[in-house]
Amino acid sequence: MARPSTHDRQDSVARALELFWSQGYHATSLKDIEGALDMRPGSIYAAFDSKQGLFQAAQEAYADSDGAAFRAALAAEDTVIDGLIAYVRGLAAPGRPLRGCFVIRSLLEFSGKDRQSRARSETLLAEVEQRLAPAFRAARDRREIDPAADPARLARRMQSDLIAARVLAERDEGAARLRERGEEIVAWLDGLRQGGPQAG
Amino acid sequence: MARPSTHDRQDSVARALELFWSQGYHATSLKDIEGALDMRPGSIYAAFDSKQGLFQAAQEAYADSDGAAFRAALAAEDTVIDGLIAYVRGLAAPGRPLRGCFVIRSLLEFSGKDRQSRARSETLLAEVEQRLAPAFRAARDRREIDPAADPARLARRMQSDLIAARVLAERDEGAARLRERGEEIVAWLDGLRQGGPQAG
DNA sequence: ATCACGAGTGAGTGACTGCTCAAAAATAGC
DNA sequence: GCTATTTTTGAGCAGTCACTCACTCGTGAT
Repeated sequence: MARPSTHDRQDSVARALELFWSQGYHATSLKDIEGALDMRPGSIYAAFDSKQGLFQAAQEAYADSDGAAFRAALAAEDTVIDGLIAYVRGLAAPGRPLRGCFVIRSLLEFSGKDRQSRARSETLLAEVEQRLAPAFRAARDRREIDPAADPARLARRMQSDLIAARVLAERDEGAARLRERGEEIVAWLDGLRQGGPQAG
Repeated sequence: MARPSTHDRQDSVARALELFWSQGYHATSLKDIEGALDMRPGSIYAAFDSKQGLFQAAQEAYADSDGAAFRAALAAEDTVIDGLIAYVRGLAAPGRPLRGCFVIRSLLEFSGKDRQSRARSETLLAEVEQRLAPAFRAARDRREIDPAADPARLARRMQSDLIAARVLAERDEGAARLRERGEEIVAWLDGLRQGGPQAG
């Protein structure tokens, strides 16, 4: 009945995420976006309302993809600990672009005055925060780790290490550093298994 | 022989640091800077060459101040561990503005294309990284902690926790979170003392 | 009082910002 | 082929950006 759309929304959002992730929100201009999405301003605004709207969509896509990776890793392995290890290794896998966490980057960029923009980043970070504790609780209940271990504490420790690893990944040679730190987290997770030495 | 300067450079840089720290580089306009420094563009450019130049000066000032705080904390306490504890507590002290680390914020903001701007942030982060290991080595040599402990490993663990704490401090209610995480680091440091349980 | 000279000024620069909207293009049903 | 409907286009908007420079101001020396 009408002219069909030539742009795939998912694909556009993915390209926008790529841009925002590598340059940040403020350093990315609409000219950059027009180029990356191969869309003219009118189409962009028809589809996403504003630069902020497109950014939100990108953030959403990132969170969905990361959440899916987490759940997939847990589902694919026999034990919770193996699932967590697979997830950590996946972050530093050779295939994907080696970069820090988009949510953390956004949180820091909008910290300060821009309360509204920060809100969404905070929610997403809280989601990540809240999925680790249940995983450790499950590992404990399934006797994979010391039944006396405190899941909340383990979750906080792992989150700290993950954040630090992904922050340090922003540096030069971040790829290697991310992999190093990742393997340290893996070693720590491995050490949590029943019978292994108990660490902090 | 001529008109004396009415602006104190140190004070100007301190105000600029405050601005950049709370808003980030890109989100801070020259209008903001003119207001905060109470200087007109001509004077700003005469003193700092460019917005980038002013930012560099602010970063330098931040690093100097943080380094000084670290050394002062170690010098003021009898043991290295007490010094580290004092430093950590100082980060979350009620008096200072509760915020994350300016270096990390800058590193993330300039990660991506802007190699040159990132370089300075990387150097400063490396400085922080490199002063922890010697401290732990000293603590070990002075028998404050288990002589078998690995200073490099302890340094990395503490750095991870510091980075995570200061990233999470960027959130809403970051003040409380920063203090919480700080106390966890303190507890960990305390546990390292000879006779205490060995962790992480 | 005059003068030389560095410090400070702020209107103005071109370039770029995010964004709008009237027109053009591309389809499906008839 | 025509029309109705929707998408895409891109020149152009007002506003802001980082920055410049011809100028004024305030001073110490004479």
